[in-house]
Amino acid sequence: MSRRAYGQYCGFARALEMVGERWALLIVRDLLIGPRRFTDLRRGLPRIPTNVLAGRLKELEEAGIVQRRVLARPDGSVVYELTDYGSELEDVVLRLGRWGARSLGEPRAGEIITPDAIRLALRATFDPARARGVRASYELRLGPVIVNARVDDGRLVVGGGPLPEARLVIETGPAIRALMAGELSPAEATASGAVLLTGDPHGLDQFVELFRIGR
Amino acid sequence: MSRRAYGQYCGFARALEMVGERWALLIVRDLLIGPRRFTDLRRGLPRIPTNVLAGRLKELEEAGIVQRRVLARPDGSVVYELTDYGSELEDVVLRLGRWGARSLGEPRAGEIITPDAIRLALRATFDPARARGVRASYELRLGPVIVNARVDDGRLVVGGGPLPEARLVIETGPAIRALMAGELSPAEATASGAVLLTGDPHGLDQFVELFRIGR
DNA sequence: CTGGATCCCTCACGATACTG
DNA sequence: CAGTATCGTGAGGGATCCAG
Repeated sequence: MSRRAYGQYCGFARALEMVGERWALLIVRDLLIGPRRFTDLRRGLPRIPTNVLAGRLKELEEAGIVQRRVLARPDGSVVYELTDYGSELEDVVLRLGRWGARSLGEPRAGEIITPDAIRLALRATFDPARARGVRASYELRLGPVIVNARVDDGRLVVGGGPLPEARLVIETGPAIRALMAGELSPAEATASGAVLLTGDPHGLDQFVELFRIGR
Repeated sequence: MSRRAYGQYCGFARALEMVGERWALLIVRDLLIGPRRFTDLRRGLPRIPTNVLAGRLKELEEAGIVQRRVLARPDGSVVYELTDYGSELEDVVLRLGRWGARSLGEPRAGEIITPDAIRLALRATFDPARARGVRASYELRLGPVIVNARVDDGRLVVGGGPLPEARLVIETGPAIRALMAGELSPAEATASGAVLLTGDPHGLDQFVELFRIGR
């Protein structure tokens, strides 16, 4: 019996054997945003050793969770993307992310924020029910990381980079967590300078309605 | 920065830091069934080293997922149980279990089946919508493991051990997976002797309607 | 008997250098 | 860009031991 095997005939144990190894689900997290090249994944997971990344990708591929695809010429580069089976982890990842966000607290020394993590967090915290009949668009800037979100009647599309036509630009830092957790009111956040808004000054109230942690 | 930290300010990464270590979620799986003593957990996870079990329990306790409780005299023994926060992992565990069950295949050499794993699997595969208006009770025997399930109008209660008043006793082995996955029909299963029924011979059809893997 | 602690050994992971 | 090669370290595997 292999070292990593748990020795139980159990669907849950089998799941952990497939995606329970260190870094595996973080790779899946980034691939949930879209296909990524090896180097993209490295950028999104700066602390992963490259041999571990290579190993995980191979294992995930063997398990039918990830597929390797060589792009058409002339670039001919390689991308990794989730299979249908792998994509079915989305709900688990979003739920675990919501659950873990409640223990986030303040950032620890050296912790970084990546675009893919933010994009996933927006999807995880989005409340479709509260977005009924709502149209909104945001550009979110967390230090050097810029992502955008468009909300249209219960649907959410999250993208990377700026969104020139966004109705509201939210420029902030880790205070975003307290804001989304309801520990910090939009009014306090803007008054203290923890959040800088460009656009509709009341747009932030709607934002925290649509995207919330653990309430 | 600690070795296990992923270095990302991300709810999902934080979740993995709390429950992503080897064995951690399997401990949670068993505790989802109910409070367990150290020795109960060992029995349910026969391959876990005791130092790892002790370490995980301590970490889970520090993370606010598990609490240690000393029972009243005279036994004065210790039980571990999930906190409310830990219990909120139930949905994630059930979903991951359903997802992994689709890759179960046939049992590998040496793989065991534990009562807690079966009880969780029944909860994971139960379809409340199909159980509307249904009353049923089962005793399920998988080798030496005996569990029971009572279904009452969309609700499910799973217990350990025999259920004398069960309407149907299902005695089988790993064929249960193919049965619940729809790869083996109840008729075939009984005809081949892969499943032995005591009670209503058509009860198995209802069972596979109520508990199903990946369809 | 329960609830661990201690030991040793091995291998997976971490860090980094290097290559087609 | 997309990995492979190398090497050190520490967590996990496994057995044993011990206190209450």
